[in-house]
Amino acid sequence: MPLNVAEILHSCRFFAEVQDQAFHRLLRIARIVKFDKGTRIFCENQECPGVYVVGSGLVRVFKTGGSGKEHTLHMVGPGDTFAEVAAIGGFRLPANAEAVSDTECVLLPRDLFRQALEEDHQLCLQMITSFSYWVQHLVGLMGDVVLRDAVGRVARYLLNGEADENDTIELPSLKRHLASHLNLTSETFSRTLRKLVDVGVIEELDGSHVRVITREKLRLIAEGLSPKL
Amino acid sequence: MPLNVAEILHSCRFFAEVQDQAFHRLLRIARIVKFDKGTRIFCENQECPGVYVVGSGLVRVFKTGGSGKEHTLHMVGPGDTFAEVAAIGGFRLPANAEAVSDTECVLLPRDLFRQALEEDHQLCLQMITSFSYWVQHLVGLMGDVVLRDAVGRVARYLLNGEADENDTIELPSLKRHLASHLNLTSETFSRTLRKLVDVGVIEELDGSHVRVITREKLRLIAEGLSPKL
DNA sequence: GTGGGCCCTTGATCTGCATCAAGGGCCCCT
DNA sequence: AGGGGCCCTTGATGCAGATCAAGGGCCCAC
Repeated sequence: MPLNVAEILHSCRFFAEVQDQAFHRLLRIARIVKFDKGTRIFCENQECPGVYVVGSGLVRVFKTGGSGKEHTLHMVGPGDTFAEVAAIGGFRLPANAEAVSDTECVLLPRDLFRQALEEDHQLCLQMITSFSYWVQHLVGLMGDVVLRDAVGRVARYLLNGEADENDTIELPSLKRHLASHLNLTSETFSRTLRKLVDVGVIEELDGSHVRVITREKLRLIAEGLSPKL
Repeated sequence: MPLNVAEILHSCRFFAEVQDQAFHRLLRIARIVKFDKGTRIFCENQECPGVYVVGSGLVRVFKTGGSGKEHTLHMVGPGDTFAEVAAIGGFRLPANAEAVSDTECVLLPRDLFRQALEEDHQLCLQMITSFSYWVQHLVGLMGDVVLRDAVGRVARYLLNGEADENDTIELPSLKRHLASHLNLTSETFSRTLRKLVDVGVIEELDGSHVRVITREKLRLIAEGLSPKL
């Protein structure tokens, strides 16, 4: 039972508040695109086809470097957008995207979307919000990668991930992807998680669920204030 | 002979195209702020006072981490803006700023500026451009720091810096700051530059000027395709 | 049920860059 | 002209995390 365009757009906070006429204009230019698990959606340096809004599934946005190393910038799930920045800024795509699971997106073609933006002030304000989120995210990530050590980065990731009522955090499907997001190898990530378990600040419930036992200690570790592990 | 507000705003590409009424509104809310060389303009985590537009001087935007390590995100010169993102996004400042030399800025107070943004579509579009530039910059920086080694980062910096007709590039006043931008210590930066001189792809003219001899080789090195140095 | 992949873990070793330490150049201030 | 900072350079050493290597669990296809 596939989702329809309007549902997907409404599920995204940046389009949820766009009203009547402008919304219908978006509906008119939008089209649905689907990707099987594992397929590449686009590659770095290509022309940007437009703004993607995820309806279902999961997308990984990442950069690649020489010798095949990858760096995961962002995991994009239902209700989120990607490629907005290149679409609006009018430059080539700065990263790759691939479907982590079977994925359905709405694509708002670049030029038509830019027209819509020119003409609709509310939409414009929404996109600014989206962009400032991105900048904040990137500056934070940058700070993490550059200023913290491995334990610090993992600790901060755990603190920032949204936990349910039991302080349980769900890790991404592949730990390898999380590791590359934190600029670690999966080996180091594995070892680091173990250290945190050993000192008793977290426990592993199963392969993809971790429970935080002491948020306070974890915070100290994240800030590098805790004695070496 | 100090600059006046209108001159400074006009020197900034994001405000140069703002017209009559909206421009005068900006003029009304703007005020001039001055900082002596070496003084802190704001600190991470403070409330954002507003959007700064540099009129003269030079500002360094950087993050700090435990044990005093710094990471330079951006050098901001005349005609550029900083703190726009936090001002508009409405969150706390994600980084610090300091005056590298005596500096004069226009400050557009946050709340008044946001009002202006709400009401002026053209300004809004301009700010989106500014933001997409930032995102692009950060994604690029992120890729550099994470995916390239020391030589690669320095090489790419030299390739991207704007060169004059003799392929000469001016380095920032303090190499230390450049090093921290590239996530290197100044020692490693120094050694890396030397390596590039030794293999003959660049030459040092004086302490702060470097000439690129072979752009092609430099590009290979930046991409990590060149045999180890 | 069983075989083969993929993924994660754990151990052993290697290495790029940081850190520590020392010296030299340049500029400004007296 | 002399002296004291600051900055850059260069050398020696150390370490966090990468890389290499091996084993084990889980899931799916057959």
